[in-house]
Amino acid sequence: MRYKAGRKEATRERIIEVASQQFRKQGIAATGLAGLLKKADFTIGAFYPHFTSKSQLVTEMLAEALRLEHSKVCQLMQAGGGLEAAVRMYLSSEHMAHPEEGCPSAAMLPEVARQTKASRVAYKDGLLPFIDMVAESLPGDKEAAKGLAFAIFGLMVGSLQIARAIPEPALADRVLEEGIKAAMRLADAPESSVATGTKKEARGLSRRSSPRSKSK
Amino acid sequence: MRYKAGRKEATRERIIEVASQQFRKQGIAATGLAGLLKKADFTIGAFYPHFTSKSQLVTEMLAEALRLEHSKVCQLMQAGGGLEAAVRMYLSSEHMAHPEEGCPSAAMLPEVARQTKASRVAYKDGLLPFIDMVAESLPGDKEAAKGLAFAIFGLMVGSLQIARAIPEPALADRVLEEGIKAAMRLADAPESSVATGTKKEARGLSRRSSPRSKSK
Amino acid sequence: MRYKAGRKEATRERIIEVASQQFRKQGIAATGLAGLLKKADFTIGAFYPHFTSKSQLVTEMLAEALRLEHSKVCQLMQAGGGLEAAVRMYLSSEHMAHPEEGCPSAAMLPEVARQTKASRVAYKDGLLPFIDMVAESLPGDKEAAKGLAFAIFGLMVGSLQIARAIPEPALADRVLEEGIKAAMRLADAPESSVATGTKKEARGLSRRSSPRSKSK
Amino acid sequence: MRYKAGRKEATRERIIEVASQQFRKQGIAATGLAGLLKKADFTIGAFYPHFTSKSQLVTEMLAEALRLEHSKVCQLMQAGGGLEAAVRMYLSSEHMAHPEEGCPSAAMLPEVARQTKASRVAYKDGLLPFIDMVAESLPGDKEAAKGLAFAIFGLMVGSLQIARAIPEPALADRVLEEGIKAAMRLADAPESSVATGTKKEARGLSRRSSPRSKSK
DNA sequence: ACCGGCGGGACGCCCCGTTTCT
DNA sequence: AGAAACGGGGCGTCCCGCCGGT
Repeated sequence: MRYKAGRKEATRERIIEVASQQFRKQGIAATGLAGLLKKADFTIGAFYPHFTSKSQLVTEMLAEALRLEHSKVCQLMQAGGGLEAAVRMYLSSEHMAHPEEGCPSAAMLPEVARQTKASRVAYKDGLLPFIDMVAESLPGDKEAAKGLAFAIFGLMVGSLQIARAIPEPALADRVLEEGIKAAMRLADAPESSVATGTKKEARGLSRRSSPRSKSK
Repeated sequence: MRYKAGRKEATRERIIEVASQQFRKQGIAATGLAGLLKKADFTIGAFYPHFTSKSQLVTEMLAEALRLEHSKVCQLMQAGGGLEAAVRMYLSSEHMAHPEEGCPSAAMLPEVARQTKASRVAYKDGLLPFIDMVAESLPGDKEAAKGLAFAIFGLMVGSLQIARAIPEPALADRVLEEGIKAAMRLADAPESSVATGTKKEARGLSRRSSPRSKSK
Repeated sequence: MRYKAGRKEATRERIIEVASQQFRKQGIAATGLAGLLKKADFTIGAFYPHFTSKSQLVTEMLAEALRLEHSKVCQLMQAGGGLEAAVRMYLSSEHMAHPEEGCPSAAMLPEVARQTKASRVAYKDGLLPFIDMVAESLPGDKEAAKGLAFAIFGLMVGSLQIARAIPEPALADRVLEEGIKAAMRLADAPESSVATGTKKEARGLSRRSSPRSKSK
Repeated sequence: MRYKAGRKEATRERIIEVASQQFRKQGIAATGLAGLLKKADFTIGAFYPHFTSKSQLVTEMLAEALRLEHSKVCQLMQAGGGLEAAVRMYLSSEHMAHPEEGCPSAAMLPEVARQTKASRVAYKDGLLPFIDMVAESLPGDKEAAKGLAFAIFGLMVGSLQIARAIPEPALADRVLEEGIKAAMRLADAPESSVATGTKKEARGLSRRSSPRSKSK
C-alpha cells in the first residue's frame, strides 16, 4: 500500500477526536464539517473516505467520547478517591468551564436524543459500562446499585448543565455544590435507608459522610 | 394601536409559542426561522416586525417557556399531589415522549449554555421562581431547601434527558423510575439527617407523600 | 382636511430630501426605503401615500436634486466668480469628500442610466437648464457654447468620480487639480482656438486665467 | 494541482469574466451572486472555493477589467490610430450602447468609490498604467502629460456616462461628439497652446482635428 | 486508496419593496 | 400615516458527491 500502515486509522482517529471536542463545545447541529476538518488540519476531502455521513461521525464520536470519559472516571475512582472523587471532579468549576473536554452527556444529551437510532444505540452502549462501573462502587444488590447509579449520573448531568447555563458564577457554583452534596447523600444511603439502614459502605464514598448516615 | 387591538401581540405570542415547541423538539440551532414561521401560518416577513433577530426570539421564548412550565408544575403541586406528583409527572413516559410540550430545561439546556448572555439571563430569571416554588415544598430552612431543590431539579432534568436518549424503551423507563425514587429520597431525607435527625416530613413528599397534604 | 394644509407637501419634500442624500451617499440600489424613511423620522407607512414605488421616488428625487444643484451653481457664478469659481468648487476636496451634498451626476450617473425611462427623462430635463446656464458663460455661438458646456461638465463629473474612487489622497487631489486646469483651458480657448484665435473672453472665466498661458 | 491543470483557473476566470459583464451592466450592488453564477453556468457552490466574499470578487474583477480595457485601448492606439482613434472608439455609440463590454470606469466609478479599500486600491493600480499609456501619446514633459491624461480620461468617462443616462439618442450622440472634440482639443493643444502655438503634433492626434471644428 | 478540493444546490438569517389593514 | 405581513432575494455556509493526483 502507498501509505504508511496505520495512517488511515490515525486520520480517522484525529477526525473523531476533533469532532468530539467541537461537538461538545458548539453542539452537533451548529458544527460544520468543513470547519471541523480544518481544525484537524485536513480538508473535507479527508472526511468521506472515513465516514459516509455526518451522522455516522456522530455515532462513532459518541462511542469514542464515552469510552474516554469512562476510562477517565475509572482511573480517578481507582486512584483511591472512590465515587466521591469522581463526583467532585464532575461537578467542579473546571469541568463546568470546559465542556469540550468534559462529559459528552452533559454537553450533548438533548441533541443525542434527536440523532439517528444508530447514534443513540452507540450512546446507550457507551453509557452502560460506565453506569456499571459506578454501580460497583455502590452498596446494595447489583440491580439496585445500577438503578442508583443511573440516578446519581442523572443528577450530575443535570446539575452540570444547569450550572453551565447560569450566567452568574456564584449561583452556578452553588448549583455544583448542592449537586455534590445530593449525589453523596444518594450514594451513601441507598434505597434501604429506612428498612435496613445497615449496609451502606459505598465503597469509596462515605468517608466524609460515613459517621452520620442520617437514617438513624 | 393601528391594527385591531391585540393583533400584534397575538402574532408575537403565536410565534413564540411555535418557537418554543420547535426549539424543544428539534433544537435551537437546528430550527430555521422560515420553517418555524410557516408552522405558525406566517411567512418570514412576519418575523422581523416582532423580533430583531433569532437570538432575541430565543431569549423571549425561554422566558415564556419557563413561565409556562412553572405554572404547570405549580398547578400540579397545588392540586394536592405535592412534590411527588410533580416528580412523577416530570419523569413520566408521556413527558419523555413529548419534549415539544415538556420542560425547556430538559430539552435545551446545553444549547441554552451556548446562547447570548441575555438569553442565559432570561433562563436564570425564569428558573429561580420555579426553584423557589419547589423549595417551599421541602423541609429545612429556606436556603437549604433551595439548594436541595436545585439538586432535585438537576436530577430530574438529567434523568429525563438520559431516558430520552436511550433507544430501548424498557431501559428508558427504568431510568425514569430510578429518577423518581432518588428524587423522593432526596426530598424525604434532607441534609438535616444528622443535625436534627427529627421531623423531616418533606411537606408533601415523604414516604410516598403519605398522610398529609402539604401545599400551603 | 385633517392635516394642516401643506403638511402632506412637507412630508413629501422631506422624503425626497433625505432620499437625495442617501442615494448619493450609498447608491440607489444599495439604499433601502425603510432606512431612508427612518432617517426622515417616518416609517414606511409614510411612503406609499406619496409615491407609488421606489422608482418614482428616484425620478422625483433626480428632478429635485438637479434643481438644487443648478441653483447652487447658479448662485455661485452670479456671485461674481463666474465659471471658474464653479469649477473650482466642483473639483474641490470638500465636494469630493461629501457626495451626499454634492452633484447628483457625479454620485449616481451610471445608476441613473439603469433607471426607468421616466427617471432618465427627469435627469435630462434637470440637466439641460444647468448646461444652458453654463453655456451662457461661455463664448461663441449658442450651440457651440452648449456643446462645450457638455464637455466641460463631463470633464468635471468624470474627474470628481475618479478622485473619489482613488484611495490615495495626494493622487486624488492631483486629479482634481488637473481637472480644473483642463476645464479652464476648454472654457478659455473654445473651438476657435486655431481658426479665429480672437475673442474668447469666456464671460466669467478667464479673469484669473486670462493673461496667462502660464507656460510661456 | 489536482484537477486537470488549469481547470480551477478556468472556472475562476470565467466567474470573473461574467462578473465584470454583469457588474458593468447592472451595477455591483444590484447584481446577485446567484444570478451571476448561473449566467456562468455554475451554481453558487462554485463561488466560495474561489472567493471569500463578493467584495473580493469585486476587487479581482476590477483588476482584471481594467487590465483588459487597458490592453484593448493599447492595441487600438498602437494599430495606428493614436489617441484620437481611442477617443473616437471610447465616445462611440457602440461603446455607449454596450456598457457590459465597455470601460469599467464609465460603468461603475461611483460604486467603486463605495467599495472596500482593497477594491479601490485595485482600481487605482489598474488605472495608473492606463493613464501612463495615454500620457505617452501626449506632448510635453512626462508629469504634465500624465496630468493631462487624467483630465482627458475624466472627460471621456463623464461624457460617456452622461450620454448613457440621456434617453434621447440624438442628444446623447451630441454629447459624445462634443466630448470627442474637447478631448482632441485638450490633447492637441496642451497648456502651451498659445505660447508656442506651433508644435502640437500630439503624436497621432491633431491631423484630422487641426484645421477646424469638424463636427458635422 | 487517501486525501484535496471543486462544485451542486438547499437552506441559514436577514432585509427588501410592496400591499393591506387600521 | 403607521405598522404588520408577504414573499422573494441578498450573501454566506451547509452537507455531500465526485474527480483526480499522489
